[in-house]
Amino acid sequence: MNLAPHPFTLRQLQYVVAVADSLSFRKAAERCHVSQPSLSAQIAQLEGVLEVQLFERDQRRVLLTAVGAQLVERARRLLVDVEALTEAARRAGDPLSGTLRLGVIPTVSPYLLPAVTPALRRHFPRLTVRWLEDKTEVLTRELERGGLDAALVALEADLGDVESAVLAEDPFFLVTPKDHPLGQKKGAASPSELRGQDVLLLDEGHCFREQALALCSKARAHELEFRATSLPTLTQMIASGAGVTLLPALAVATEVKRSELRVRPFADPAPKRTLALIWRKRSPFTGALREVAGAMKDAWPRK
Amino acid sequence: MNLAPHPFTLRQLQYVVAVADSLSFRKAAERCHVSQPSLSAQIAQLEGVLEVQLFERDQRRVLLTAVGAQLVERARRLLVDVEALTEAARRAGDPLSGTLRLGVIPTVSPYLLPAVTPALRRHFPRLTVRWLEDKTEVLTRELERGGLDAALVALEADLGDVESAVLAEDPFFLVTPKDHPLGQKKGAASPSELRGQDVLLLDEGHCFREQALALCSKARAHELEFRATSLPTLTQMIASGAGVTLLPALAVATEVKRSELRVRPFADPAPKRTLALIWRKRSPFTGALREVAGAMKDAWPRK
DNA sequence: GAGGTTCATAGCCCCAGGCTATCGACTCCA
DNA sequence: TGGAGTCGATAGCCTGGGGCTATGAACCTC
Repeated sequence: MNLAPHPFTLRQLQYVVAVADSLSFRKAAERCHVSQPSLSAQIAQLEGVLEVQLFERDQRRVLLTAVGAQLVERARRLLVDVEALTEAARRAGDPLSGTLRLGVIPTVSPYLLPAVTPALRRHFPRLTVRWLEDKTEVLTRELERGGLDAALVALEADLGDVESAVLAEDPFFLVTPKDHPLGQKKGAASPSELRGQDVLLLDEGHCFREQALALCSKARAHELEFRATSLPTLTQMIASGAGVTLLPALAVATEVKRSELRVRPFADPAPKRTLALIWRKRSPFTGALREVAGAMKDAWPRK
Repeated sequence: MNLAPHPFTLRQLQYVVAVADSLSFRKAAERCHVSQPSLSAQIAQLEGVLEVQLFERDQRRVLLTAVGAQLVERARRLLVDVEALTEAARRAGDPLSGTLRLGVIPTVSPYLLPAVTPALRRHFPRLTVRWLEDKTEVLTRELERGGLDAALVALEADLGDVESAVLAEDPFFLVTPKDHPLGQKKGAASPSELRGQDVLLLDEGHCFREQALALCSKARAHELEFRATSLPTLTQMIASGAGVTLLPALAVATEVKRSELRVRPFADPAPKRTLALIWRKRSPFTGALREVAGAMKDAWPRK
């Protein structure tokens, strides 16, 4: 890309087009809302820098030269493009229109999006959301890089210096096979029950794994060697007797439809994660994102 | 076409592109050869008029917003177009390149172009000539309108206020069937020989017809009722005994190859036409056209 | 030849956009 | 922990480009 300052002005092009249209400097000046000398000067200057005579003129008439005609055509198209650019930018200026690039973690995405997507469409009809599902670390990196405008993550993870709006508390549940000793117990569960148990957790990198793992190691539970790649497979494996696990409330309704599983809440203070929308401080979308977060909160799936 | 002054500058677009490339105001300013505050100000101003934040910036980093990225893409293409326009105009600025729109009358065109066209191509390799063949009246009108840059006509016709460069004198010849009384005479012809003769002339509107007609009516010749639409058909008709006619020297070599015709020059002062290149006074091509005329003169077919 | 065109020229004025200097925030390193 | 270095933003000044009015020169019309 050439860096040298451009030798002419958009306004000069406008003047040229106006003169070509009316074949009169006077009329063209009038239509451009400038004085005729100003317009003359600009045309002359353009002809000067291009070293081309665009119009052939004497006291009574103005004619387009062949070069002039060619340049006018190009100028016309160019001005239309400029117009389009302006318009596009202006319309995109409304932050609740255009495209918002949102990240979301995999332990939230499948349970939340079915409820939230239509709500957003309803609230912000001019807004298009592009979702990126990935683990927190990737999301925060993309956010930092500017590849994302915001992300939906758990505040308990390591997020760096961001602004956030809390969407919901998401308490954890103890999930066991129905015939498992822990599944037999009545009432709320306590973390201490996990002591010595075989616990199945998610793969590395999931923030939910980190939280669950913290709980388990405090309770001296025993993590199984193999790990699940997603909550559906995790649930599946528990159902087939692999051990016990934790599930966030958000996932419970969807995952635990089969009667072989027993789901018990934890006694207060229940372990939980805090789901929030986060974005860069100084993001130009701060205002819009607060609104979006509000809409998400309202649309949050109630258990 | 919108007449309102454009809200931004090509330079501002350049700045935006430069910042987007380097993701640094400082470096962008350097590459644009301006101070960083000047560049900052221009960017801020552009963001102001568009009511859009293009870059997200703090003290250590600069990020493109989604809107910004979109605008930068458009701006890039636009700047390329501007570059192309400049280049096209500059190259067209060399009057001996690009396209020259030339008119030529029908009684010249078929005899001259075969010789002149290659010569022009040789002399001015960057020049493309677009020929328009028509009668003088049409050509002068087009010249006046600006549809033609120059025309090759006979100066004896009514041409209006133009500048010209004479290319050649084109004397007239008396053409008769070989067995015609006038074809039997020896030596140069005299207009007075035409008295009472049946003369065949071209159709209305040809300047050559007007000249020949003037000669004939002065000599009290008798014009035949039917008229030829071109010099080839005219010659053809004379050969088949329709009467006598005049031909300009330029046409003689081509048209009179058959032995049934006798061609006699006129005694001094021989009637003639003066062929010249004409163009509008104040034409931007005046210089180039003189050169073109020179080349045409040199390439003129010698009898 | 007077009056009304047209575009060009002259001369004035003002602000847009340039500059330097500096601030304020942050990073990095000793 | 403090000092040096980097970043973009701000402040304040200066200049020239592009605006204006008034006028000139050439041409048309009546």
